Amino acid sequence: MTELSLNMDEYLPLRDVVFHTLRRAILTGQLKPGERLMEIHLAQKLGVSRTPVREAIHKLELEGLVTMMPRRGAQVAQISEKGLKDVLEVRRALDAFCAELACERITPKEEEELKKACREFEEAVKIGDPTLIATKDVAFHDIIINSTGNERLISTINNLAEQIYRYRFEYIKDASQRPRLMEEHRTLLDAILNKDSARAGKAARIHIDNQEISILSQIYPEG
Amino acid sequence: MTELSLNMDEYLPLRDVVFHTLRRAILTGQLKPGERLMEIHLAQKLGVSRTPVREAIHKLELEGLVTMMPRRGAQVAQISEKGLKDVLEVRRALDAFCAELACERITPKEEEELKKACREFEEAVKIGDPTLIATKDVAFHDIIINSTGNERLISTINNLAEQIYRYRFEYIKDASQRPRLMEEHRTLLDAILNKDSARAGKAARIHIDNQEISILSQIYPEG
DNA sequence: ATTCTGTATGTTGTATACAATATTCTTTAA
DNA sequence: TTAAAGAATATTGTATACAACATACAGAAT
Repeated sequence: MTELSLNMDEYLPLRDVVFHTLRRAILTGQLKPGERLMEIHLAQKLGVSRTPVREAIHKLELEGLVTMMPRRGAQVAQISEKGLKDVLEVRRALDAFCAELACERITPKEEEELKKACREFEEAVKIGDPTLIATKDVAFHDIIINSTGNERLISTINNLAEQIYRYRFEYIKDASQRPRLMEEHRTLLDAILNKDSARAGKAARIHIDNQEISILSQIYPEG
Repeated sequence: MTELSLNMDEYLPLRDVVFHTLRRAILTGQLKPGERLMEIHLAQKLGVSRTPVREAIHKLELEGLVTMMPRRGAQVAQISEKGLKDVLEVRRALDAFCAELACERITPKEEEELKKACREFEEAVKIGDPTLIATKDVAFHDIIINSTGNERLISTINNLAEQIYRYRFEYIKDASQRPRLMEEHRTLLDAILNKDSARAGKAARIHIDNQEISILSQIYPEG
């Protein structure tokens, strides 16, 4: 009966296709902060009607990637220095919390995955490709976050991460930061493997602290 | 020139009117978990077209109050025991964080407001009206949360609070819990006024712990 | 030159129409 | 009686039309 079970769940509403397209464009910087998003133009460009474009833009607004003024349309969200600090402050608290929970809840299988992810991150650093480094960095942290088993926590952190993705990538491109990044990952890995939640939490906090300093100094050199 | 400055910013898109209407209906239990939300019916009931109803439903989905299946419509979100625990786990961490931050950042003016809110909560308990108690309870916590000055933190916590609003109200109606609630508020107030962040954080955590125990035992009496 | 006003244009907000898919009910066959 | 199939209905997804408002620009009055 299920020999040829081609997946019938592959349907994606157009609004979601548009949403993912625009989201990627924003996160990769193709659409720059402050740029206006006009429904008709985007609809024509993407070959759909205004309706799915509207719905996608609204979704992006609720995710915080787009800001809207009633009757004046939408634009790619600008993040202020204060906004960035606010996001990072919440992330620091939640990342530390994740690290502490991970000490209690991580499974042996996930421990192996985490070790592997740590190794692969270091290899990526050796290779030196920023995109690869960013990918492996995300993978490492995702294992920790997912090991908490708390879906609400996971989605909350992912939303925060999305807010600063654009700026974080600049941070990763700065090669001088990478040895420190590696060191911090190792400390965090070691603390989690030893179920030392105090040290794990502290390591996670320091990790974000350094990110914050670096990102802020790049975006707001005077501040 | 500004003698007669009638407010021109009063315009609210219909989608937001519908959104607030539906949101309130869900939070107050008029629309019950699992109930289907059908665009045409709601549109007719509210005297608008499908478009603003659709947009309002999508907004509710992103806020987590509604779940959608593509091409099958939306229904009021059901929260599972796991989902409730997950929300409360994140809230506990963030509420504790807020309490700690409040110790550092609360202004003298906010301190007075907090004292007043604490008193008013106790008066509400004496009067015994659940709705009033709930309102004063929210007001007390809002002062603490707002005193952090971190907008992202504020909106994140408010979203979490919204998820459990329906169940929390049942908790407040349980009169046997109220003396404990008052005691916990006093402890939290005292810790913040004395800038004792460790104690404030601990008090916030205990506060949520008790909520969790009480809410869970009411919704899932066997669990 | 500057400010105000009116008009033309562009954009969003809402309503509606049509298409595609889900659901329900009836009918038919075993 | 039950199960399956098919038609009828309901509902969502998308496109388009129209109205309301915002913006930009040109011209007139000061």
